[in-house]
Amino acid sequence: MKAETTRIRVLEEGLQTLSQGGLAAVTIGRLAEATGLSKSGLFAHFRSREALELALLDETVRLAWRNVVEPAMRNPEGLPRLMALVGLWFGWSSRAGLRGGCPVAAAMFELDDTPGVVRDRVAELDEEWRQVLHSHVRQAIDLGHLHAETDADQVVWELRGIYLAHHSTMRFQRDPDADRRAEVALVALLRRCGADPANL
Amino acid sequence: MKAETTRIRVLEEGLQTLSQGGLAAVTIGRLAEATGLSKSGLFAHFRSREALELALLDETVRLAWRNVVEPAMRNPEGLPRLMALVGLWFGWSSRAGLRGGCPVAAAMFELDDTPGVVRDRVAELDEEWRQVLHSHVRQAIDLGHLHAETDADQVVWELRGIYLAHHSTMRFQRDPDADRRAEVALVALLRRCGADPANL
DNA sequence: ATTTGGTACGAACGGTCGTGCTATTTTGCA
DNA sequence: TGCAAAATAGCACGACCGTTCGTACCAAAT
Repeated sequence: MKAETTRIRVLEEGLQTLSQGGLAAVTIGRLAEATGLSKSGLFAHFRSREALELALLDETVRLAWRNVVEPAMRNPEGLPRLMALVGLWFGWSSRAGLRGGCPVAAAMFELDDTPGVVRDRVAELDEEWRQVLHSHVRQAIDLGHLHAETDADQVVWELRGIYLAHHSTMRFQRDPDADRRAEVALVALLRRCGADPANL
Repeated sequence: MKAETTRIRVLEEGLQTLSQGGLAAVTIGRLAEATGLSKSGLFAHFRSREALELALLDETVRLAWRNVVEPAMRNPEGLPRLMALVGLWFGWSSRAGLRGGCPVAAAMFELDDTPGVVRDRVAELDEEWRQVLHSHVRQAIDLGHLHAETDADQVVWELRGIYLAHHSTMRFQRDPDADRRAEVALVALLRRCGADPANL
C-alpha cells in the first residue's frame, strides 16, 4: 500500500508542526503544501481535522515511548530506573528529533478550557503517563530505595512541576541552564524521600 | 472621552477570552460581537491585532499587580511576605475574576516557537516576574529567614515549577487537590532552604 | 477482461480572519 | 445651540480555514 508511506510522511511532518506551533498550527492546507500533496488528497487520509489531530497524538505517544520509556527499561529496577526515566523524559522532544517542544505539554495548556474529544485524549495520555511515573516511584519505595512513608502521588506531582519548569526554561527562555536546575531540583526531591545520596 | 470607557470594556471582555482560549482565541470579530461593536469600530481602537494583544498583556499585568503583588505587600518583609506573595500567586487568575487560567502562562506555551513582538513582551513580563520573586527570596535570606547559602535563582526556578504544576492540575485536570500538593511542595522547598518550620 | 477500491487531484463551497476605505452617528466644547 | 472632532458603522478586499464533490489513475480481485 502506497497509502501507509504517505500517511507516515504526513504524520512526521505534522509532528514537527505540532511540536513547534501547537495543535492550532497544524492546518490541512499547510500540511498538504509541506508534504507536496493537495489539500483534498491529504484530507482523504484522515477524513476530518479532528481525526488528524488524534492521529498526531498517537504518533507522539509512539515516539515518546521509543525515546523515553524503552531505553529507561534497560536500567535496573527501582531508583536507577526511575532516574533514567526522568532523565530521558526531561527534554525528550529535542532528542527525539522534534524541532519544537513536547506536544502533549503544549496541548495541555492550549486546550485547558476547550472541551472535546481531542482534549479528552490528551487528558488520557497525561493520566497514563502519570501512572507510568507512579509505578516506578512505587517500585523504588518497595525496593527500599525511597523510604516507606513517601507519598508517591506527591512525588509524581512535583516531578511534573520540574518537567514543566524545564520545558518553559528551555523552550521559551532558551536557557540551557534548565538542565542543571532540573537536576538540582530532582536530587533535592529524591533526597527528601530518603534516596541514598551516593546514588544521585 | 467615550473611547476610554469602550476600550476598557473591550479589554475586560478580551481578557476573559485570552484567559480561556489563549491569544489565538482573541479575534477581532468575536471580540466585537461580544462587546456589541462592529469589527471596524473595535479595530479603530487598536489599529492592529498585534497592538490589541499587547494591550491585553498590559491589562493582565495591571490585574495581576492589583491582585497579587499589592496585597502581598501588606505582610511583613522576608519570609512572611514571600509566602503571602506565592500564596496569592498560585491560582490568582480565578480570584481575579478570570474564567480561564493565567494568560501569561498560557502565552508562554503558545508562543514558545513563534518569534515576534508579542513573544518578546511575554518574555519581558516573565523576566520581570522572576525578578520580583527573586528580590523577595533575597530579602528573606538577608533577614536570616532562609539560610545564607540559599540559591535564590534556584528557588525562583522551582517556585515556577510548582506554579506550572498547580496551573495544569487545576485547569486541565480540574483537580482541586492542586492547592494541597502545591502547599506540600512549597513547604518542602522552604524547609530545605532553612525556613523555621514554625512559620510554615 | 472487467470490476472494484484505494489514492490523489482541482475546483468550489461557506465561513472567518485581519485590515483598509468611506460614511454616519455621537460627543464635547465654543 | 451649532459645529468640529471623535467614535463607530458599513462595506469590500484578499487570504486562509475545513470540507465536499466529481474525476482520474492504477493496482488488485473477480
